[in-house]
Amino acid sequence: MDELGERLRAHGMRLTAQRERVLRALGRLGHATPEQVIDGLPADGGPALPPSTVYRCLEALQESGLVTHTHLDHRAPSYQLATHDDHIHLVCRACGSVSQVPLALAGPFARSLAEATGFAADVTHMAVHGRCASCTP
Amino acid sequence: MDELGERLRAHGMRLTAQRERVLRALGRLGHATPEQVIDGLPADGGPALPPSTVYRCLEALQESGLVTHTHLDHRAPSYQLATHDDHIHLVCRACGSVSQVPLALAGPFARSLAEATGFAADVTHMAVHGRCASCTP
DNA sequence: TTGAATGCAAAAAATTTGCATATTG
DNA sequence: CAATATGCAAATTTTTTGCATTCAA
Repeated sequence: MDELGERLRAHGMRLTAQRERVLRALGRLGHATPEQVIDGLPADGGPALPPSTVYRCLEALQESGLVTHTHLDHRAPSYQLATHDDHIHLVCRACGSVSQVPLALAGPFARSLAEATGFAADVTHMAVHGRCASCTP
Repeated sequence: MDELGERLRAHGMRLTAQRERVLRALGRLGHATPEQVIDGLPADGGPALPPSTVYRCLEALQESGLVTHTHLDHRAPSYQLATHDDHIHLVCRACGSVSQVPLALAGPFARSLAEATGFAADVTHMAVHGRCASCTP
């Protein structure tokens, strides 16, 4: 259960209360931009964290592999728990909703990329924009 | 040839020298963030444009369908000519190179998304991150 | 002529940095 | 105890806004 600490220490980092809180916030939010994390943090009853700490936490967590990010938003990256990283994000351009489909759906695509060009795709990191079913005319 | 003007006017917009220059800059650059456009513009011999103009030009061009954007960068969007929009971008995490593969490669993937969830994917907008062949160990 | 677009300057957002202090291992 | 993180304030960087002026149609 203390895999968190392990993971961080393996990268010469330390487990701090703030990093745990950021992690939990991501758990609650699913995926969130740095701003959304900053705003969403106090929901756990704790005090707000300064932006610099949140930015640094996210970077540290990502570096140690506990967190990943995608680009749901057109600007800021959206972070999520690495453990939630088993699906692909579909972002609807019309209603803004973000849905998810199993990673497996992209398997053949990733394979054809590898065959065609030797590129090893991280399909997890990929956000697919378009129109969701309910927004399709 | 004056399809540019047409396109813009169809959206109640006008064809200006600045918009043409931004368009040409994108032609030269392939794909570029707003900052890169700002920096790259004077290469045509003309004067620099203020950031506000560049941002507004990009938005207008995008709205009229002449330009699209993807997320090659982890922050700012990268704009490109809509006419160059016939391929998928592969971004190498290691060396930063951006390569392109034919849209067709994503056809089956898009179809399976549509079947599975009714989501109409704009594969064009999609940037795939990972490791290119020369950076794969 | 007239509404749309530009240029400039200033404001607002978003992200990063420096450094003294607090904390983890 | 030593090294890493935090908190805070300030500096950057990026993007947006207001408005008088210019320009396309």
